[in-house]
Amino acid sequence: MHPDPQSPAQRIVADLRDDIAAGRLPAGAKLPSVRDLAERYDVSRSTASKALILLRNEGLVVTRHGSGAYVREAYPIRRLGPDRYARHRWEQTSVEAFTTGVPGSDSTRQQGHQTQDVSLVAADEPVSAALGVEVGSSVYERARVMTRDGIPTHTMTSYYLPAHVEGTPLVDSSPGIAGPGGGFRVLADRGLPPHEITEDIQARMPTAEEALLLDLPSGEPVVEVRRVTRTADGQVVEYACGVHAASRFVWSYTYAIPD
Amino acid sequence: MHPDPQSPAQRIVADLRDDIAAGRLPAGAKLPSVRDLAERYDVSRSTASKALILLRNEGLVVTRHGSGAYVREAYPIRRLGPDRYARHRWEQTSVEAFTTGVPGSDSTRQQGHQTQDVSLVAADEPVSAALGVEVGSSVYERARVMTRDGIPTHTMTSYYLPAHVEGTPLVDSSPGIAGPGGGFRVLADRGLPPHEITEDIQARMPTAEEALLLDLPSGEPVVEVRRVTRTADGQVVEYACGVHAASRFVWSYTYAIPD
DNA sequence: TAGTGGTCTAGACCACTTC
DNA sequence: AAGTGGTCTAGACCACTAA
Repeated sequence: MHPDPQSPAQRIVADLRDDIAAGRLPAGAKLPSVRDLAERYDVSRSTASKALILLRNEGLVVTRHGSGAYVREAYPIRRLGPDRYARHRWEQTSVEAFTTGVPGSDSTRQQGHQTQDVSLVAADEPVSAALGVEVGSSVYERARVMTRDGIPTHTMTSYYLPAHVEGTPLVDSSPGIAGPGGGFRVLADRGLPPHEITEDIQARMPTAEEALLLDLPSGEPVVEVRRVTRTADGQVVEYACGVHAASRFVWSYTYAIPD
Repeated sequence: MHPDPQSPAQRIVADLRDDIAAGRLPAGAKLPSVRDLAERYDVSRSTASKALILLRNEGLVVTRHGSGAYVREAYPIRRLGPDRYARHRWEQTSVEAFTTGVPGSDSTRQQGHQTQDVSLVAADEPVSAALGVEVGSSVYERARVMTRDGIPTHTMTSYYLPAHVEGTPLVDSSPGIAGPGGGFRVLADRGLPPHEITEDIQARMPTAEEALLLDLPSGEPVVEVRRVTRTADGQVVEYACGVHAASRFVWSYTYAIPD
Protein backbone atom coordinates (compact mmCIF):
# COMPACT_ATOMS: atom_id res chain seq x y z
CA MET A 1 0.00 0.00 0.00
CA HIS A 2 1.01 3.57 -0.52
CA PRO A 3 1.53 5.04 2.92
CA ASP A 4 1.74 8.66 1.80
CA PRO A 5 -0.52 9.86 -0.96
CA GLN A 6 1.36 13.18 -0.89
CA SER A 7 4.74 14.11 0.49
CA PRO A 8 5.08 17.12 2.77
CA ALA A 9 6.77 19.20 0.08
CA GLN A 10 4.03 18.31 -2.40
CA ARG A 11 1.38 19.37 0.07
CA ILE A 12 2.96 22.80 0.37
CA VAL A 13 3.30 23.05 -3.39
CA ALA A 14 -0.32 22.07 -3.91
CA ASP A 15 -1.59 24.57 -1.35
CA LEU A 16 0.42 27.44 -2.78
CA ARG A 17 -0.52 26.48 -6.30
CA ASP A 18 -4.16 26.64 -5.32
CA ASP A 19 -3.65 30.02 -3.66
CA ILE A 20 -2.11 31.34 -6.84
CA ALA A 21 -4.73 29.83 -9.13
CA ALA A 22 -7.55 31.15 -6.97
CA GLY A 23 -6.07 34.63 -6.91
CA ARG A 24 -5.52 34.64 -3.16
CA LEU A 25 -1.89 35.20 -4.13
CA PRO A 26 -2.08 37.52 -7.13
CA ALA A 27 0.77 38.21 -9.53
CA GLY A 28 3.60 39.96 -7.74
CA ALA A 29 2.42 38.96 -4.28
CA LYS A 30 5.01 37.84 -1.78
CA LEU A 31 4.84 34.24 -0.66
CA PRO A 32 5.36 33.15 2.94
CA SER A 33 9.03 32.85 3.80
CA VAL A 34 10.78 29.51 3.97
CA ARG A 35 10.94 29.76 7.75
CA ASP A 36 7.23 30.59 7.91
CA LEU A 37 6.30 27.61 5.77
CA ALA A 38 8.56 25.31 7.76
CA GLU A 39 6.82 26.28 10.97
CA ARG A 40 3.28 26.25 9.59
CA TYR A 41 3.60 22.82 8.04
CA ASP A 42 5.91 21.51 10.75
CA VAL A 43 8.63 20.50 8.32
CA SER A 44 12.31 21.24 8.08
CA ARG A 45 13.48 24.38 6.34
CA SER A 46 15.01 22.30 3.58
CA THR A 47 11.63 20.83 2.77
CA ALA A 48 9.90 24.20 2.73
CA SER A 49 12.67 25.54 0.54
CA LYS A 50 12.27 22.63 -1.83
CA ALA A 51 8.61 23.49 -2.25
CA LEU A 52 9.55 26.94 -3.48
CA ILE A 53 12.09 25.43 -5.89
CA LEU A 54 9.40 23.18 -7.33
CA LEU A 55 7.05 26.11 -7.83
CA ARG A 56 9.87 28.02 -9.45
CA ASN A 57 10.54 25.15 -11.82
CA GLU A 58 6.90 25.24 -12.84
CA GLY A 59 7.31 28.88 -13.75
CA LEU A 60 4.71 30.00 -11.20
CA VAL A 61 7.07 31.74 -8.82
CA VAL A 62 10.27 33.75 -8.95
CA THR A 63 12.63 33.95 -6.01
CA ARG A 64 14.74 36.96 -5.20
CA HIS A 65 17.69 36.04 -3.06
CA GLY A 66 17.59 37.91 0.22
CA SER A 67 14.20 39.37 -0.50
CA GLY A 68 11.58 36.68 -0.85
CA ALA A 69 9.56 34.54 -3.24
CA TYR A 70 6.94 36.18 -5.40
CA VAL A 71 4.14 35.09 -7.70
CA ARG A 72 5.51 35.52 -11.17
CA GLU A 73 4.25 38.49 -13.15
CA ALA A 74 2.92 37.82 -16.61
CA TYR A 75 5.02 39.57 -19.21
CA PRO A 76 3.36 41.23 -22.14
CA ILE A 77 3.48 38.67 -24.89
CA ARG A 78 4.66 39.60 -28.33
CA ARG A 79 2.91 38.00 -31.27
CA LEU A 80 5.26 37.02 -34.08
CA GLY A 81 3.76 36.51 -37.51
CA PRO A 82 4.94 36.81 -41.10
CA ASP A 83 4.16 40.53 -40.91
CA ARG A 84 7.31 41.21 -39.00
CA TYR A 85 9.24 40.51 -42.22
CA ALA A 86 6.91 42.59 -44.40
CA ARG A 87 8.54 44.26 -47.38
CA HIS A 88 7.31 47.74 -46.47
CA ARG A 89 9.28 47.55 -43.26
CA TRP A 90 12.60 47.45 -45.02
CA GLU A 91 12.18 48.18 -48.73
CA GLN A 92 11.46 51.89 -48.79
CA THR A 93 13.71 52.97 -45.96
CA SER A 94 17.30 54.09 -46.28
CA VAL A 95 20.03 51.79 -45.06
CA GLU A 96 21.10 54.50 -42.68
CA ALA A 97 17.83 54.18 -40.78
CA PHE A 98 18.96 50.73 -39.72
CA THR A 99 22.29 51.87 -38.37
CA THR A 100 22.82 51.66 -34.64
CA GLY A 101 23.18 55.00 -32.97
CA VAL A 102 20.45 56.60 -35.05
CA PRO A 103 17.55 56.11 -32.67
CA GLY A 104 13.99 57.26 -32.72
CA SER A 105 13.62 57.34 -36.47
CA ASP A 106 11.11 54.54 -36.14
CA SER A 107 9.13 55.04 -32.99
CA THR A 108 7.59 51.57 -33.12
CA ARG A 109 11.01 50.14 -32.48
CA GLN A 110 11.76 52.60 -29.74
CA GLN A 111 11.78 50.16 -26.86
CA GLY A 112 13.85 47.60 -28.73
CA HIS A 113 17.59 47.41 -28.67
CA GLN A 114 20.25 45.08 -29.86
CA THR A 115 23.91 44.36 -29.70
CA GLN A 116 25.66 43.04 -32.74
CA ASP A 117 28.77 41.08 -33.51
CA VAL A 118 29.79 40.31 -37.08
CA SER A 119 32.59 37.92 -37.95
CA LEU A 120 33.77 35.41 -40.51
CA VAL A 121 33.41 31.85 -39.21
CA ALA A 122 33.63 28.25 -40.41
CA ALA A 123 30.21 26.83 -41.24
CA ASP A 124 29.05 24.03 -38.97
CA GLU A 125 26.67 21.30 -40.09
CA PRO A 126 23.26 23.03 -39.87
CA VAL A 127 24.62 26.24 -41.37
CA SER A 128 26.33 24.50 -44.28
CA ALA A 129 23.28 22.36 -44.97
CA ALA A 130 21.02 25.41 -45.10
CA LEU A 131 23.32 27.60 -47.18
CA GLY A 132 24.37 24.76 -49.46
CA VAL A 133 28.10 24.95 -48.82
CA GLU A 134 30.58 22.47 -47.43
CA VAL A 135 31.16 22.13 -43.72
CA GLY A 136 34.04 24.39 -42.73
CA SER A 137 33.48 26.95 -45.49
CA SER A 138 33.85 30.57 -44.51
CA VAL A 139 30.53 32.32 -43.92
CA TYR A 140 29.58 35.58 -42.30
CA GLU A 141 28.00 35.28 -38.90
CA ARG A 142 25.96 38.15 -37.52
CA ALA A 143 25.13 37.50 -33.90
CA ARG A 144 22.66 39.71 -32.11
CA VAL A 145 21.08 39.89 -28.68
CA MET A 146 17.74 41.64 -28.64
CA THR A 147 16.59 43.56 -25.61
CA ARG A 148 13.23 44.93 -24.56
CA ASP A 149 12.86 47.39 -21.72
CA GLY A 150 16.42 46.60 -20.70
CA ILE A 151 15.76 42.88 -20.45
CA PRO A 152 17.18 40.46 -23.03
CA THR A 153 14.39 38.65 -24.86
CA HIS A 154 16.09 36.66 -27.57
CA THR A 155 19.19 36.06 -29.62
CA MET A 156 19.27 35.95 -33.40
CA THR A 157 22.28 34.79 -35.33
CA SER A 158 22.29 35.11 -39.11
CA TYR A 159 24.61 33.46 -41.60
CA TYR A 160 25.35 34.77 -45.08
CA LEU A 161 27.46 33.68 -48.01
CA PRO A 162 30.47 36.00 -48.37
CA ALA A 163 29.67 36.47 -52.07
CA HIS A 164 26.29 37.88 -51.11
CA VAL A 165 27.27 40.41 -48.47
CA GLU A 166 30.98 41.18 -48.96
CA GLY A 167 31.46 44.90 -49.27
CA THR A 168 28.06 45.80 -47.84
CA PRO A 169 27.47 47.78 -44.65
CA LEU A 170 26.13 44.55 -43.17
CA VAL A 171 29.62 43.18 -42.60
CA ASP A 172 31.94 46.09 -43.17
CA SER A 173 30.78 49.12 -41.29
CA SER A 174 30.73 49.43 -37.59
CA PRO A 175 28.56 49.82 -35.61
CA GLY A 176 26.82 48.11 -38.49
CA ILE A 177 23.25 47.38 -39.44
CA ALA A 178 20.61 47.20 -36.77
CA GLY A 179 16.99 46.21 -36.77
CA PRO A 180 15.28 43.15 -38.15
CA GLY A 181 14.96 44.52 -41.66
CA GLY A 182 18.53 45.64 -42.13
CA GLY A 183 19.77 42.35 -43.49
CA PHE A 184 16.90 42.01 -45.98
CA ARG A 185 17.45 45.55 -47.22
CA VAL A 186 21.11 44.90 -47.91
CA LEU A 187 20.36 41.66 -49.76
CA ALA A 188 17.74 43.41 -51.88
CA ASP A 189 20.27 46.11 -52.73
CA ARG A 190 22.61 43.41 -53.97
CA GLY A 191 19.99 42.08 -56.34
CA LEU A 192 18.92 39.26 -54.02
CA PRO A 193 15.53 40.38 -52.74
CA PRO A 194 14.17 37.97 -50.11
CA HIS A 195 10.93 36.38 -51.19
CA GLU A 196 10.17 33.25 -49.19
CA ILE A 197 10.83 32.10 -45.64
CA THR A 198 10.80 28.70 -43.98
CA GLU A 199 10.68 28.75 -40.22
CA ASP A 200 11.25 25.76 -37.97
CA ILE A 201 10.12 26.10 -34.38
CA GLN A 202 11.12 23.93 -31.48
CA ALA A 203 11.05 24.26 -27.70
CA ARG A 204 13.55 22.94 -25.19
CA MET A 205 15.22 23.80 -21.91
CA PRO A 206 18.00 26.36 -22.17
CA THR A 207 21.67 25.51 -21.96
CA ALA A 208 23.56 26.99 -19.04
CA GLU A 209 25.00 29.75 -21.25
CA GLU A 210 21.61 30.67 -22.68
CA ALA A 211 20.08 30.89 -19.23
CA LEU A 212 22.83 33.30 -18.27
CA LEU A 213 22.77 35.33 -21.48
CA LEU A 214 19.00 35.73 -21.55
CA ASP A 215 18.76 36.11 -17.79
CA LEU A 216 16.14 33.37 -17.66
CA PRO A 217 14.36 32.52 -14.43
CA SER A 218 14.93 28.90 -13.49
CA GLY A 219 12.30 26.74 -15.13
CA GLU A 220 11.81 28.97 -18.17
CA PRO A 221 12.01 27.08 -21.47
CA VAL A 222 13.32 28.57 -24.69
CA VAL A 223 12.01 28.41 -28.22
CA GLU A 224 14.54 27.89 -30.96
CA VAL A 225 13.59 29.31 -34.33
CA ARG A 226 15.55 28.39 -37.45
CA ARG A 227 14.84 30.46 -40.50
CA VAL A 228 15.84 29.94 -44.12
CA THR A 229 15.29 32.87 -46.48
CA ARG A 230 15.17 32.45 -50.25
CA THR A 231 14.84 34.66 -53.28
CA ALA A 232 12.00 34.19 -55.76
CA ASP A 233 14.13 31.72 -57.74
CA GLY A 234 14.82 29.60 -54.68
CA GLN A 235 18.33 30.77 -53.90
CA VAL A 236 19.09 30.68 -50.18
CA VAL A 237 20.37 34.07 -49.03
CA GLU A 238 20.23 33.77 -45.25
CA TYR A 239 20.13 31.16 -42.55
CA ALA A 240 19.28 32.39 -39.10
CA CYS A 241 18.83 30.76 -35.72
CA GLY A 242 17.26 32.47 -32.76
CA VAL A 243 16.68 31.53 -29.14
CA HIS A 244 13.69 33.14 -27.45
CA ALA A 245 12.56 33.27 -23.84
CA ALA A 246 9.40 31.20 -24.17
CA SER A 247 7.15 33.25 -21.92
CA ARG A 248 7.44 36.40 -24.02
CA PHE A 249 6.37 35.21 -27.45
CA VAL A 250 3.64 33.52 -29.43
CA TRP A 251 4.16 32.51 -33.02
CA SER A 252 1.17 32.83 -35.28
CA TYR A 253 0.69 31.47 -38.78
CA THR A 254 -2.27 31.60 -41.09
CA TYR A 255 -2.41 29.48 -44.22
CA ALA A 256 -4.82 27.86 -46.63
CA ILE A 257 -5.31 24.14 -46.20
CA PRO A 258 -3.22 22.50 -48.93
CA ASP A 259 -4.49 19.88 -51.36
CA MET B 1 35.27 38.84 -3.23
CA HIS B 2 33.61 35.70 -4.44
CA PRO B 3 35.02 32.86 -2.40
CA ASP B 4 33.59 30.03 -4.52
CA PRO B 5 33.46 30.42 -8.27
CA GLN B 6 31.53 27.14 -8.40
CA SER B 7 29.62 25.20 -5.80
CA PRO B 8 30.28 21.49 -5.33
CA ALA B 9 27.00 20.52 -6.98
CA GLN B 10 27.75 22.78 -9.94
CA ARG B 11 31.17 21.19 -10.34
CA ILE B 12 29.59 17.76 -10.62
CA VAL B 13 26.98 19.07 -13.04
CA ALA B 14 29.62 20.75 -15.20
CA ASP B 15 31.79 17.62 -15.30
CA LEU B 16 28.91 15.33 -16.25
CA ARG B 17 27.62 17.83 -18.77
CA ASP B 18 31.03 17.84 -20.41
CA ASP B 19 31.15 14.05 -20.42
CA ILE B 20 27.79 13.96 -22.17
CA ALA B 21 28.66 16.69 -24.67
CA ALA B 22 31.97 15.03 -25.49
CA GLY B 23 30.33 11.67 -26.02
CA ARG B 24 32.17 9.99 -23.17
CA LEU B 25 28.69 9.35 -21.84
CA PRO B 26 26.65 8.55 -24.96
CA ALA B 27 22.86 8.52 -25.10
CA GLY B 28 21.49 5.75 -22.92
CA ALA B 29 24.67 5.38 -20.88
CA LYS B 30 24.35 4.92 -17.16
CA LEU B 31 25.73 7.69 -14.99
CA PRO B 32 27.69 7.06 -11.80
CA SER B 33 25.41 6.41 -8.86
CA VAL B 34 24.66 9.05 -6.28
CA ARG B 35 26.81 7.21 -3.76
CA ASP B 36 29.66 6.97 -6.26
CA LEU B 37 29.54 10.67 -7.00
CA ALA B 38 29.36 11.55 -3.32
CA GLU B 39 32.51 9.59 -2.63
CA ARG B 40 34.44 10.75 -5.71
CA TYR B 41 33.76 14.41 -5.09
CA ASP B 42 33.83 14.08 -1.33
CA VAL B 43 30.39 15.58 -0.87
CA SER B 44 27.26 14.43 0.90
CA ARG B 45 24.83 12.19 -0.88
CA SER B 46 22.25 14.99 -0.91
CA THR B 47 24.62 17.16 -2.89
CA ALA B 48 25.43 14.44 -5.39
CA SER B 49 21.72 13.75 -5.74
CA LYS B 50 21.05 17.42 -6.34
CA ALA B 51 23.50 17.38 -9.22
CA LEU B 52 21.46 14.68 -10.93
CA ILE B 53 18.27 16.64 -10.36
CA LEU B 54 19.81 19.69 -12.02
CA LEU B 55 20.88 17.64 -15.02
CA ARG B 56 17.40 16.18 -15.21
CA ASN B 57 15.89 19.65 -15.16
CA GLU B 58 18.09 20.56 -18.11
CA GLY B 59 16.65 17.63 -20.01
CA LEU B 60 20.03 15.95 -20.35
CA VAL B 61 19.39 13.02 -18.05
CA VAL B 62 16.52 10.78 -17.05
CA THR B 63 16.45 9.00 -13.72
CA ARG B 64 14.84 5.66 -13.15
CA HIS B 65 13.99 5.10 -9.53
CA GLY B 66 15.76 2.05 -8.20
CA SER B 67 17.75 1.57 -11.37
CA GLY B 68 19.97 4.54 -12.04
CA ALA B 69 20.44 7.77 -13.96
CA TYR B 70 20.91 7.63 -17.72
CA VAL B 71 21.84 10.00 -20.51
CA ARG B 72 18.60 10.87 -22.19
CA GLU B 73 17.91 9.26 -25.53
CA ALA B 74 16.96 11.53 -28.40
CA TYR B 75 13.47 10.76 -29.59
CA PRO B 76 12.69 10.74 -33.27
CA ILE B 77 11.31 14.16 -33.97
CA ARG B 78 8.12 14.60 -35.94
CA ARG B 79 7.92 17.54 -38.29
CA LEU B 80 4.53 19.23 -38.31
CA GLY B 81 3.65 21.38 -41.30
CA PRO B 82 0.47 22.44 -43.10
CA ASP B 83 0.62 19.15 -45.04
CA ARG B 84 -0.77 17.25 -42.09
CA TYR B 85 -4.11 18.92 -42.77
CA ALA B 86 -3.97 18.36 -46.53
CA ARG B 87 -7.31 17.88 -48.22
CA HIS B 88 -6.35 14.59 -49.84
CA ARG B 89 -5.88 13.09 -46.40
CA TRP B 90 -9.53 13.39 -45.50
CA GLU B 91 -11.59 14.39 -48.54
CA GLN B 92 -11.69 11.20 -50.60
CA THR B 93 -11.84 8.71 -47.78
CA SER B 94 -14.96 7.26 -46.28
CA VAL B 95 -15.97 8.36 -42.82
CA GLU B 96 -15.74 4.75 -41.74
CA ALA B 97 -12.00 4.79 -42.32
CA PHE B 98 -11.68 7.22 -39.45
CA THR B 99 -13.62 5.10 -37.04
CA THR B 100 -11.71 3.60 -34.16
CA GLY B 101 -11.38 -0.13 -34.34
CA VAL B 102 -10.78 -0.17 -38.07
CA PRO B 103 -7.01 -0.18 -38.06
CA GLY B 104 -4.46 -0.56 -40.80
CA SER B 105 -6.51 1.05 -43.52
CA ASP B 106 -3.93 3.81 -43.61
CA SER B 107 -0.55 2.30 -42.95
CA THR B 108 1.12 5.66 -42.43
CA ARG B 109 -0.88 6.08 -39.29
CA GLN B 110 -0.23 2.58 -38.10
CA GLN B 111 1.87 3.47 -35.08
CA GLY B 112 -0.46 6.21 -33.94
CA HIS B 113 -3.31 5.74 -31.53
CA GLN B 114 -5.72 7.92 -29.69
CA THR B 115 -8.32 7.93 -27.00
CA GLN B 116 -11.35 10.11 -27.40
CA ASP B 117 -13.92 11.70 -25.18
CA VAL B 118 -16.79 13.75 -26.59
CA SER B 119 -19.11 15.82 -24.44
CA LEU B 120 -21.21 18.96 -24.35
CA VAL B 121 -19.57 21.65 -22.21
CA ALA B 122 -19.92 25.32 -21.37
CA ALA B 123 -17.56 27.48 -23.44
CA ASP B 124 -14.84 29.19 -21.45
CA GLU B 125 -13.27 32.46 -22.50
CA PRO B 126 -10.76 31.36 -25.17
CA VAL B 127 -13.26 28.93 -26.70
CA SER B 128 -16.09 31.43 -26.85
CA ALA B 129 -13.82 34.11 -28.30
CA ALA B 130 -12.64 31.78 -31.05
CA LEU B 131 -16.04 30.36 -31.94
CA GLY B 132 -17.80 33.69 -31.63
CA VAL B 133 -20.33 32.68 -29.00
CA GLU B 134 -20.98 33.92 -25.50
CA VAL B 135 -19.11 32.57 -22.51
CA GLY B 136 -21.06 29.70 -21.04
CA SER B 137 -22.75 28.66 -24.28
CA SER B 138 -22.97 24.95 -24.93
CA VAL B 139 -20.33 23.65 -27.33
CA TYR B 140 -19.09 20.21 -28.21
CA GLU B 141 -15.74 19.29 -26.78
CA ARG B 142 -13.78 16.45 -28.33
CA ALA B 143 -10.78 15.64 -26.16
CA ARG B 144 -8.13 13.28 -27.42
CA VAL B 145 -4.83 11.93 -26.16
CA MET B 146 -2.48 10.87 -28.94
CA THR B 147 -0.04 8.06 -28.44
CA ARG B 148 2.99 6.91 -30.38
CA ASP B 149 4.65 3.58 -29.75
CA GLY B 150 2.65 3.29 -26.57
CA ILE B 151 3.88 6.64 -25.23
CA PRO B 152 1.57 9.65 -25.04
CA THR B 153 2.88 12.48 -27.22
CA HIS B 154 0.21 15.12 -27.16
CA THR B 155 -3.35 16.05 -26.36
CA MET B 156 -5.71 17.72 -28.78
CA THR B 157 -9.05 19.11 -27.72
CA SER B 158 -11.43 20.42 -30.36
CA TYR B 159 -14.51 22.58 -29.91
CA TYR B 160 -17.43 22.76 -32.31
CA LEU B 161 -20.70 24.64 -32.51
CA PRO B 162 -23.60 22.25 -31.88
CA ALA B 163 -25.33 23.52 -35.03
CA HIS B 164 -22.36 22.38 -37.07
CA VAL B 165 -21.87 18.86 -35.78
CA GLU B 166 -25.17 17.81 -34.14
CA GLY B 167 -26.29 14.53 -35.61
CA THR B 168 -22.94 13.65 -37.15
CA PRO B 169 -20.82 10.64 -36.21
CA LEU B 170 -18.36 13.11 -34.70
CA VAL B 171 -20.49 13.53 -31.60
CA ASP B 172 -23.06 10.77 -31.78
CA SER B 173 -21.46 7.47 -32.56
CA SER B 174 -19.23 5.58 -30.26
CA PRO B 175 -16.41 4.80 -30.42
CA GLY B 176 -16.56 7.82 -32.68
CA ILE B 177 -14.32 9.46 -35.20
CA ALA B 178 -10.61 8.89 -35.00
CA GLY B 179 -7.64 10.35 -36.80
CA PRO B 180 -6.66 13.94 -37.43
CA GLY B 181 -8.79 14.26 -40.55
CA GLY B 182 -12.02 12.89 -39.15
CA GLY B 183 -13.30 16.19 -37.91
CA PHE B 184 -12.57 17.98 -41.17
CA ARG B 185 -14.31 15.28 -43.14
CA VAL B 186 -17.45 15.57 -41.08
CA LEU B 187 -17.52 19.36 -41.41
CA ALA B 188 -17.05 19.09 -45.17
CA ASP B 189 -19.97 16.64 -45.32
CA ARG B 190 -22.12 19.21 -43.56
CA GLY B 191 -21.33 21.82 -46.21
CA LEU B 192 -18.65 23.52 -44.12
CA PRO B 193 -15.41 22.51 -45.83
CA PRO B 194 -12.38 23.77 -43.88
CA HIS B 195 -10.31 26.14 -45.94
CA GLU B 196 -7.98 28.20 -43.77
CA ILE B 197 -6.14 27.62 -40.50
CA THR B 198 -4.56 29.97 -37.99
CA GLU B 199 -2.15 28.36 -35.58
CA ASP B 200 -0.74 30.01 -32.48
CA ILE B 201 2.27 28.37 -30.92
CA GLN B 202 3.61 28.93 -27.45
CA ALA B 203 5.94 27.05 -25.12
CA ARG B 204 5.76 26.79 -21.35
CA MET B 205 6.34 24.38 -18.51
CA PRO B 206 3.63 21.77 -18.04
CA THR B 207 1.06 21.89 -15.29
CA ALA B 208 1.14 19.04 -12.80
CA GLU B 209 -1.74 17.27 -14.55
CA GLU B 210 -0.14 17.58 -17.97
CA ALA B 211 3.14 16.16 -16.70
CA LEU B 212 1.23 13.17 -15.39
CA LEU B 213 -1.01 12.72 -18.41
CA LEU B 214 1.78 12.97 -20.96
CA ASP B 215 4.24 11.08 -18.75
CA LEU B 216 6.75 13.90 -19.13
CA PRO B 217 10.24 13.57 -17.70
CA SER B 218 10.92 16.35 -15.19
CA GLY B 219 12.32 19.34 -17.03
CA GLU B 220 10.48 18.70 -20.28
CA PRO B 221 8.60 21.74 -21.56
CA VAL B 222 5.38 21.56 -23.52
CA VAL B 223 4.24 23.40 -26.62
CA GLU B 224 0.68 24.63 -26.67
CA VAL B 225 -0.89 24.93 -30.10
CA ARG B 226 -4.16 26.77 -30.58
CA ARG B 227 -5.82 26.31 -33.91
CA VAL B 228 -8.73 28.16 -35.49
CA THR B 229 -10.20 26.61 -38.62
CA ARG B 230 -12.37 28.60 -41.04
CA THR B 231 -14.33 27.95 -44.18
CA ALA B 232 -13.61 29.87 -47.39
CA ASP B 233 -16.08 32.57 -46.36
CA GLY B 234 -14.40 33.08 -43.00
CA GLN B 235 -16.81 31.16 -40.82
CA VAL B 236 -15.10 29.54 -37.84
CA VAL B 237 -15.91 25.83 -37.72
CA GLU B 238 -13.42 24.53 -35.15
CA TYR B 239 -11.28 25.73 -32.32
CA ALA B 240 -8.67 23.30 -31.06
CA CYS B 241 -6.00 23.41 -28.41
CA GLY B 242 -3.22 20.87 -28.13
CA VAL B 243 -0.42 20.29 -25.66
CA HIS B 244 2.68 18.59 -27.05
CA ALA B 245 5.76 17.11 -25.41
CA ALA B 246 8.31 19.60 -26.69
CA SER B 247 11.11 17.18 -27.45
CA ARG B 248 9.11 15.20 -29.99
CA PHE B 249 8.02 17.88 -32.45
CA VAL B 250 9.17 20.65 -34.72
CA TRP B 251 6.72 22.99 -36.38
CA SER B 252 7.60 24.11 -39.85
CA TYR B 253 6.02 26.88 -41.91
CA THR B 254 6.88 28.21 -45.33
CA TYR B 255 5.38 31.43 -46.62
CA ALA B 256 6.02 34.28 -49.00
CA ILE B 257 7.22 37.50 -47.46
CA PRO B 258 4.19 39.80 -47.29
CA ASP B 259 4.11 43.36 -48.58
C1' DT C 1 18.99 -9.11 -1.23
C1' DA C 2 21.85 -5.55 -2.66
C1' DG C 3 21.93 -1.40 -5.03
C1' DT C 4 19.48 2.48 -6.73
C1' DG C 5 17.17 7.18 -6.64
C1' DG C 6 13.95 10.14 -3.64
C1' DT C 7 12.70 12.48 0.49
C1' DC C 8 13.26 14.32 4.80
C1' DT C 9 15.51 16.20 9.12
C1' DA C 10 18.08 19.43 12.14
C1' DG C 11 21.28 22.31 11.94
C1' DA C 12 25.19 25.15 10.03
C1' DC C 13 26.80 28.71 7.21
C1' DC C 14 26.68 31.94 3.32
C1' DA C 15 25.10 35.81 0.33
C1' DC C 16 21.93 39.00 -0.51
C1' DT C 17 18.27 42.66 0.61
C1' DT C 18 16.07 45.81 3.38
C1' DC C 19 15.84 49.03 6.78
C1' DA D 1 21.00 44.20 12.23
C1' DA D 2 17.37 41.39 10.96
C1' DG D 3 15.28 38.71 7.61
C1' DT D 4 15.53 36.37 3.29
C1' DG D 5 16.63 32.46 -0.08
C1' DG D 6 20.53 29.07 -1.27
C1' DT D 7 23.66 25.42 -0.26
C1' DC D 8 25.58 21.87 2.20
C1' DT D 9 26.19 18.06 5.71
C1' DA D 10 25.50 13.49 7.90
C1' DG D 11 22.47 10.49 8.50
C1' DA D 12 17.82 8.16 8.42
C1' DC D 13 14.32 5.94 6.00
C1' DC D 14 11.48 4.71 1.99
C1' DA D 15 10.32 2.77 -2.63
C1' DC D 16 11.75 0.81 -6.49
C1' DT D 17 14.71 -2.40 -9.55
C1' DA D 18 17.34 -6.16 -10.74
C1' DA D 19 19.66 -10.39 -10.13
